[in-house]
Amino acid sequence: MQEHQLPVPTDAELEILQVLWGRAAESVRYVNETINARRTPEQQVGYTTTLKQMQVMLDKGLLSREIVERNHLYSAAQSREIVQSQVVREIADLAFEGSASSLVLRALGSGTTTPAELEQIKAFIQQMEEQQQKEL
Amino acid sequence: MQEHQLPVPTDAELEILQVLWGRAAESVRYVNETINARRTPEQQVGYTTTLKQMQVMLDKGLLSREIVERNHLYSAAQSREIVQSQVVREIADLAFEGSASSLVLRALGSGTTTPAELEQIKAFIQQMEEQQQKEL
DNA sequence: ATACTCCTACGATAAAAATCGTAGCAAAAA
DNA sequence: TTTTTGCTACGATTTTTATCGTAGGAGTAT
Repeated sequence: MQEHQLPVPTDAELEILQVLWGRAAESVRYVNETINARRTPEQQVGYTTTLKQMQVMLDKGLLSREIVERNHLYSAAQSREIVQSQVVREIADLAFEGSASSLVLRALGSGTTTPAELEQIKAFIQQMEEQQQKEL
Repeated sequence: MQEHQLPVPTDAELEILQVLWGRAAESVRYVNETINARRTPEQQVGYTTTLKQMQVMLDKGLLSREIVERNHLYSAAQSREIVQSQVVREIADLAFEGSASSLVLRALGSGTTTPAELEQIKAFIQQMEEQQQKEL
């Protein structure tokens, strides 16, 4: 039972969160198998590893748990949006001198962004600018 | 003496790289003091800590070293661009299901991007699209 | 020459993160 | 009822990352 300031998830924790985001509460078994399905045979991870990880995350407040007929079902306690924002800010600080916009430029420049995605991003910016207009 | 595939730098390593990028070769002393200047009094770090870190980085191939009149001067062996791209790809995988574009959207949405930066990003996208046009 | 300062080398330790092994409990199968 | 199966709890270990302490060398000052 922690009451810390919610920590930014570690790498292994993010892997678990990605499985849970957007789903209903899931069992440890499900998360473990999903993760292993995405991994090469050499880096498969044991059930108890995932279990322990998720228990720690529960304690940190990153997951929540409900018990249904003796089975434990976990779900993400923090929304994808919030956590992703934290992660972005963290690496902006760590590798981009705190500048989210230079992070964006790098992501665009070196990425494999399709024309459709570029359109989507442009539309989003458009929308932001209109919003900023209103806020004056 | 490593011959690994260049690893993505750790957090502490990125902190050091940020000091060195864009500068001529610098001493350990300089890097250490620059880092501490950016830190609170409680989290100051000793000289030998930074030294050791940089020696490890040299071994990993992240830094290069030249010896000038008995003094060791280090510089970043990998360009800012390359490393930043690696970092972006890593966290895209870790927190955005591999999608750089959804990372971008999140960075824009939750960030403190100024109107000027938005313009800059738009211009960059414009440029990319023109480029893609030519490549057909 | 002796002491003092500034540097590097490098093993050791600490702290954080990730992984696993074992024990133990309850339901289901034999 | 005994065995098997599938689950959780939790300490322990391993691995990775970060930090530091000490030794020692070369210049510089006293």
